Amino acid sequence: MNKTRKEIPVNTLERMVKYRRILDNYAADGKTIIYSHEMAKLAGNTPSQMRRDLMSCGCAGSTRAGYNVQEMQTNIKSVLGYSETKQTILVGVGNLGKAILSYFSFRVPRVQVVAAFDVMPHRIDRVISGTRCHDIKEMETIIKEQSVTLGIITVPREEAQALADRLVAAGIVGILNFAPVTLDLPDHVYVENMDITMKIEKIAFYSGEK
Amino acid sequence: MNKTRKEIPVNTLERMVKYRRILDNYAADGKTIIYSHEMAKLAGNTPSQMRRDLMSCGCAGSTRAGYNVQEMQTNIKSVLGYSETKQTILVGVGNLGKAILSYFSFRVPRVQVVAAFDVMPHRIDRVISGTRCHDIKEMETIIKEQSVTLGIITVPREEAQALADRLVAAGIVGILNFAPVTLDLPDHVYVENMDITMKIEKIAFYSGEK
DNA sequence: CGTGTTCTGTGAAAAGTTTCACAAAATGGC
DNA sequence: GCCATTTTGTGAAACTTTTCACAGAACACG
Ligand SMILES: NC(=O)c1ccc[n+]([C@@H]2O[C@H](COP(=O)([O-])OP(=O)(O)OC[C@H]3O[C@@H](n4cnc5c(N)ncnc54)[C@H](O)[C@@H]3O)[C@@H](O)[C@H]2O)c1
Ligand SMILES: NC(=O)c1ccc[n+]([C@@H]2O[C@H](COP(=O)([O-])OP(=O)(O)OC[C@H]3O[C@@H](n4cnc5c(N)ncnc54)[C@H](O)[C@@H]3O)[C@@H](O)[C@H]2O)c1
Repeated sequence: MNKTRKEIPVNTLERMVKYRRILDNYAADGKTIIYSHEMAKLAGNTPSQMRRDLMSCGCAGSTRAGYNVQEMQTNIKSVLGYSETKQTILVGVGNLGKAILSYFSFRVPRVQVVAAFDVMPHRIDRVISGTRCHDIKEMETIIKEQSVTLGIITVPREEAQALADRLVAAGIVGILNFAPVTLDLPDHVYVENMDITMKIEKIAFYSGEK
Repeated sequence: MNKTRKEIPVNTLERMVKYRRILDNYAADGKTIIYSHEMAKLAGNTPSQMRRDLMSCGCAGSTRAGYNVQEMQTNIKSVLGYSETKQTILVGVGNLGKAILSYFSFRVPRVQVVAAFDVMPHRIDRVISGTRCHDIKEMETIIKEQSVTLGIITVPREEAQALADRLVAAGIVGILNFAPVTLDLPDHVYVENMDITMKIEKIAFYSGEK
């Protein structure tokens, strides 16, 4: 889209989200400047990588005086696109869906979960952490009415692909998928999978080595 | 540790977990061979990458006849270390903790969640999806008695670092952390973070571009 | 039995990411 | 005002991962 976007390495972008969080906490303590090595400590990486990443988002520090916290916050939020909030829905208000609703309601400023959906009558019309769960039949209507562009999938594995197709047909262009399947979707849809199994098996593999 | 391990690229290892899942489903349909392009379709990547990955785990296909499913399953499980199960605990039986307990109880064969812990009296001594929640005071004892090596952290952000220190002191060497903080721990402990915020912001960033 | 087709295996190139190492800038102490 | 010290910014090297492209193996079919 804009020029800056294209140039930011994917890995840097991922870390940027972490940096935002770190700076928000850091600023809350009244601190106004920070050195690359201090920030690296907080982020669990190296000063060198910090400086590179900061360059990518247009943050300039000054020698000896480090980086200005507020300027960094502004730059990072601008790079991440904080001027625009994205309307989001969550489908599948089971164990995981409920947990995520409770989390998002107060944690992710840039992404707004406007509605949730389920098939089970006993879930429908309940409000979980501020988000109403609707009948899945109303999904397409609400997506259109509220200009929803992102979807979070927390339905059982077997239902995920069919649901994803429906989301895409309704205009969704970004999906966070918690079901353990590879979704097969058109190229214009951006998908990320949250694979808890993968992470825990990775830990099982690498832990106890060093 | 052993020779094979060192040589497997990290990204390949991550995908291996996915391949195991795919093959389990594929084999359940009675299929016994698969081509790299078929498997790539199921995994959402390229035939070329599939073949590379398969090489890393010692799977040899044969020209024209593709790969033997059973052999691949055996090899992948052996690479991932399925001969040995790891004892695991989960700390913080809140919304997310409960969701994860219900998931792990039947999904991840190689990792066994043997106990959960919480501070709140009303959580303690309840059994969630087959796993008992104990008083956090008993944690160190149970870790030792059951030879627990991995820990899953689902406590509030503020509690995470102190808890992680306690886990490490008790002998835990691998941690899956859901709290949105960078844990500062000794080098011998392998940590992975599950960052939902990061994923959703990444989607917000990249979606609607292509 | 030979020919065309469809696969795998893999060197080598390309692309992406991290780390190194050091010049240049800024600061504080003297 | 000058020197020692600390910190940034960045080319270039090192490393990692993905993709390309094609030789060679295996099979089907005539
Ligand atoms: N629980 C976890 O920690 C965890 C972790 C990783 C992945 N997952 C995956 O997340 C998904 C949900 O897990 P869960 O534990 O919350 O399961 P769950 O059974 O508690 O919840 C699933 C919910 O989806 C609803 N649902 C089913 N079909 C639907 C449809 N077509 N449209 C709308 N809603 C529908 C159900 O009514 C239910 O409320 C599963 O795919 C699971 O594999 C869960
Ligand atoms: N809910 C989500 O989808 C989600 C997503 C990403 C990250 N997280 C993170 O996961 C963590 C848990 O989230 P949640 O929504 O389940 O919160 P929650 O408040 O529902 O659960 C936290 C649980 O931890 C327990 N606890 C607190 N201090 C403890 C201690 N010292 N020892 C043992 N137990 C303790 C509490 O009693 C409670 O049961 C938080 O750090 C949150 O930021 C949650």
